[in-house]
Amino acid sequence: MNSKVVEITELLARHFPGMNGLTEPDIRSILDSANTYVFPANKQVSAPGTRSELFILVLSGSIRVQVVTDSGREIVLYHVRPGDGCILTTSSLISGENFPAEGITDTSTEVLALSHSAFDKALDESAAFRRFVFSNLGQRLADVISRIEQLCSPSIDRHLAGLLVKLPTNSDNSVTVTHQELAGNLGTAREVVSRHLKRFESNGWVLLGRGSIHVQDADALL
Amino acid sequence: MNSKVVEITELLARHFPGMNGLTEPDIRSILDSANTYVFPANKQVSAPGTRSELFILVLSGSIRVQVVTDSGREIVLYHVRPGDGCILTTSSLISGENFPAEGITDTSTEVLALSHSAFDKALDESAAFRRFVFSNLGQRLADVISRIEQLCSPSIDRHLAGLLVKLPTNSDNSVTVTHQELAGNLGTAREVVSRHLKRFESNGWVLLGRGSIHVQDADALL
DNA sequence: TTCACAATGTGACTTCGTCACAGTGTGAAC
DNA sequence: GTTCACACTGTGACGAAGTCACATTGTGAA
Repeated sequence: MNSKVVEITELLARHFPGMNGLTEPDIRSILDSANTYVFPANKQVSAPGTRSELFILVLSGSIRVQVVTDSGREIVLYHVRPGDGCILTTSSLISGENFPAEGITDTSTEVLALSHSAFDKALDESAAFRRFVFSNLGQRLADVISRIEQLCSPSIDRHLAGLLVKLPTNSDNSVTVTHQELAGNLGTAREVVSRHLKRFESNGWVLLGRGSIHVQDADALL
Repeated sequence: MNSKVVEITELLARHFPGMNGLTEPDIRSILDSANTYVFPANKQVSAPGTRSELFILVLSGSIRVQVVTDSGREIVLYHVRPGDGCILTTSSLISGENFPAEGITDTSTEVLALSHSAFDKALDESAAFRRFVFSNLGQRLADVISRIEQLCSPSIDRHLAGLLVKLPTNSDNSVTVTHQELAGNLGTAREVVSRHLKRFESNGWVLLGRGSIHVQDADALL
């Protein structure tokens, strides 16, 4: 059993604790035949309107899936993290339709790629694999629907504040992020984020830096 | 073979012309064991935050899936029409998570319901059934993502106009719909729709009635 | 006929998105 | 080290959209 299969098995086991991973011999050989690729950061791995012929599973790094409006605003739908399948391509594979979003790596990202035929074969032969893909797809749908609720809520403040305390913080309690990135994650415009942050700062809740935000009073933000 | 199975087989065949329906004997007996229910119009068949224990397939009528924001705005995500599975419940079944939206019947709606165990069994035993459910799920995800693009586009006019000519028209070229319903379908507020419609009317493009809109100049709307 | 209620019309106000442009760090090339 | 391009941030103006409050008007049921 090669290391890729070990990785996959571990990923699946972590994702589905109640399940004993991929025990079927057939599925192991299928995963074993898959290729791994490494993409650099900010690489577009999937364009809107195109159809994918690969099923992609993220091993390390992350891919953000986003739509771009006519006016150029980028709205992040969700992030595909290690252990997640790239539903963008999955959906495209299954329904044969084009996918209305694009995928871009956040950081350097390692993925495992199955061909269309291998994907179909895995789906047919492994109940565990099916459950994995299904669950992923369902989760994404729930993610995106929650996103809609957020986008339609008029209180950007709340979401911005919530996002600030949720983001991974550095050792000095600061968050490394640009206003533009925050805007993308909130589905709003950069200027709007800048204004709210400025207000947060004048309230003494945060300290603004270039490319980073120091959270002074996380409680006040909530 | 009873009539329900005939119906299902027909639905699947219509949905997947390239596929020869559900030919597996096992799956037929599973579908045969399912129950049908009839819901009246405007009946909430699924509440947000709850988990479903049934896989629902719409036979006739339609169910709209929508989210309700804090301020009470209703935003229609998509409609589940005859031949579609109710992904709301599907997703809930598979991932075991709560679904962040509600399902409400548009009209009197007849559905076929499979128990959780029957659903699992069908998934395991029928490749055709799997493909059906998968495709549905993928389609919904694409629908909802397209919806986000629309919601974030600032030109409500266009979408409103497009919706008016797309809706089923009566014999006299009128559309039976309230401003509130249009607002839900566009993800905006009722007042906004009223104002745009008023403008359309003053341009001579439509004639407004109570609960209906007469389209005078469909070309001008596009 | 009356009356409750849903549907629609409208003005005031707030928030947001967009545009335009002005500062300001920061890293790379020289 | 200096220069310089460029990304990041700050701000004002303006229009579009969402919210609130309330008036008006059909329509069906009692």
